[in-house]
Amino acid sequence: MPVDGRPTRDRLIDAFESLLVSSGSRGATLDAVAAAADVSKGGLLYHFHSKDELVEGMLERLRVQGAADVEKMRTAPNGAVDFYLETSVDSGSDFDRALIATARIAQENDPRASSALADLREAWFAELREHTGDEALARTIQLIGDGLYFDDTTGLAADDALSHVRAVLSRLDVL
Amino acid sequence: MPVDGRPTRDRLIDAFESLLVSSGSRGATLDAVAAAADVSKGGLLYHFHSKDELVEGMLERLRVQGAADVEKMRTAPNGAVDFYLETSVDSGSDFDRALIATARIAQENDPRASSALADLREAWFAELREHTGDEALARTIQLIGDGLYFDDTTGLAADDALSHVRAVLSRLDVL
DNA sequence: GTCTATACTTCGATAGAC
DNA sequence: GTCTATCGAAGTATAGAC
Repeated sequence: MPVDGRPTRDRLIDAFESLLVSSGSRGATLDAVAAAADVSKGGLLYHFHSKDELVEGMLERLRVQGAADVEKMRTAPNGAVDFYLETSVDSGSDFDRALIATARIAQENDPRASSALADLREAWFAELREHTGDEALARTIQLIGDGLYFDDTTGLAADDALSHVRAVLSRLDVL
Repeated sequence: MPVDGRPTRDRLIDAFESLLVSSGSRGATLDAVAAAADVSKGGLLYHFHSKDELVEGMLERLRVQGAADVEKMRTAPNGAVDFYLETSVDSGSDFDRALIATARIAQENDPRASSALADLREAWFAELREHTGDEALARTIQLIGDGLYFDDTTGLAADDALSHVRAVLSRLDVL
């Protein structure tokens, strides 16, 4: 581990995630990941013996980040709903990047990635349901969050989307 | 063109889309496409000189399908909103497949695919706005549709999602 | 219009030096 | 812990027979 900056292992996962987000899984080759992390391919494969292990490492980190996010949501000063919507817009945080990257892997039909995402979504939904006391409303808010997310990751985001959502939800006495 | 069934060119695009949906763009290789369409790789490359041309062909077909969909939305018996939500859930139609496949390509940072999707979304939004007479509401409904879509394509769909959305929208006097 | 054969490139992974 | 060298498999694309 270098004295400056993050450990190589983390830099590799960072690079992997960034490439997945920016170029999709087709662009996230071991060569590209190693280059982006300023390590040789051999160096990469010392830390992760295969591409599969690299995915595994990313998912492990996501679970830790996810647990922290759910905790923050539970105790958010402006309430869980507001926190959820706010963080559904890609802010460029490490957690956002990890989430988008994982969605890319999930779309390649990887059950581990799908299940990691499903677990997180279940936790979010539980919070939304508890804070709204309304299953249908909680489900709808979650869908809106998913939509915000999808738009962001496909380059289709409308910048006034979030304020419009707030306006509509306030009509439902949610915000 | 064989007397039975679709022309080879269409069968190739069909196969390309199906592979994109089921395995992502990593699985949609020329080999796999050719095999799925029951054609040799050479046969494929007679119709499409490169993978890029195959994408081009898919997008061309999507634009035609998209124009038809917008027209159907405009004249839908139960209204544009209902039609939009109903068709946001993957029904397995050809158009759904084309849409999901195109989203996969857009995520690989392909501006042609992104712009084709953006055009379609703009048309949908225009219809939603006209039929609701409310920009914020139209935007929110579009986000819900995006969310339904995203969940379907990531294997995260909740089967009661659509009925919950209907319940909430009826509180807003939309449905 | 479709096939086989083949050239070239890139990918994932191993081996072994330092 | 990191590097270079190398291998086999798979990817895109071309050439030419049928």
